Amino acid sequence: METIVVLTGPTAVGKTYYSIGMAHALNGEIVSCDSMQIYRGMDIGSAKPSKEERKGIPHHMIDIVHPKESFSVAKYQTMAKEAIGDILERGKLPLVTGGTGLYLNALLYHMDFGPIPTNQEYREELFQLLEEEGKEALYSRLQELDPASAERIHPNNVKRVIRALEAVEMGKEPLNDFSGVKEKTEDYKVILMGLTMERSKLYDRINRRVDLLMESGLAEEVRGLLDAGLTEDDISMKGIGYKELIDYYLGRCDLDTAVDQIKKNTRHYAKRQMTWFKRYEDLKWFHLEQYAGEEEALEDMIKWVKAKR
RNA sequence: GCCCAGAUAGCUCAGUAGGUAGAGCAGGGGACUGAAAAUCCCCGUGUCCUUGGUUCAAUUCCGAGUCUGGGCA
Repeated sequence: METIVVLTGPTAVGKTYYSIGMAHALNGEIVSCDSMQIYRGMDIGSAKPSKEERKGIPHHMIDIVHPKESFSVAKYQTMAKEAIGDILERGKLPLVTGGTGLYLNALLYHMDFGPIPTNQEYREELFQLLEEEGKEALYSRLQELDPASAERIHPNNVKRVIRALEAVEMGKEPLNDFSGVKEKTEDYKVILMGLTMERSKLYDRINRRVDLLMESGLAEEVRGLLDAGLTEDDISMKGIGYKELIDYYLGRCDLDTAVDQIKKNTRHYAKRQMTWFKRYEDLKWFHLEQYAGEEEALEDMIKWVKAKR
């Protein structure tokens, strides 16, 4: 079985630097695992590595979708697996890097998303029901049609309730229960690594990075996307950094408030990511504050991968 | 110097007709099947500024002090 390396960790922890360093040392190519970097034109806010930062290392799964288009885990799974297969075929090491937990699961586990795509018309019908009769009505409909899913989903989690209802409507049978044991993928052997640091230090880094993104022109990027016809209803614009600046441009708050919100939401996001990663039992954590410098940490990571292969 | 207002959770404040107190935010924990940077769930003990007094009982009422705002000189 072929081997892939996964490097994950919360936002702003420094994944980019280490991924590129490892790719260099291990003859690898990077497969991004990030739900925002897939969008073209959303560069600053998603902290995409620049051409210079990439140092000639090929990056896959970046800039693959127009921000008006809809995307999904299922699509990610298919495309990322293709990219990985291609890299392996060329005799190089795939280095999956990013912090989108669900996308990572789609690669790490045997997750068959099945033949149930989205159904926009039915979703709209359900939104109609939601507006007219409230989320209780949605939920009781799910209890009736798919009691097992209703058991798993909280009534307030409208988005999931709608998706489950959609599955019943489209598939005429309920979604599988994945909540129990997850089988690891048989496609490849995975070396799973995570970067972390003390929470307060990570939060400091996040706050500083948001200021840096603003200096790099995040506000102008958002302005440009709005001018290009994107709106707050586009899913791509619900990313952190984008939605808050839209509030500013729509006059709902001043710029300082928007920036503070970006920082806060990024901190919350990092926390949620950590919750997700804690579930991976075989993940090797690298605590970055324990190293004298970046080079030393990078060396240790490379050593670890070489020992594992 | 005088007058007024305030002092309660990390922050902003509410409240107790006297029986040691609770919201929002921040923060923490968790969930996660086609929107996932999304969406959702759970978590609140702190010298109620200090000190005298009244009282069975004071964070609450009264007096003094300290600090912070604002006003007048």
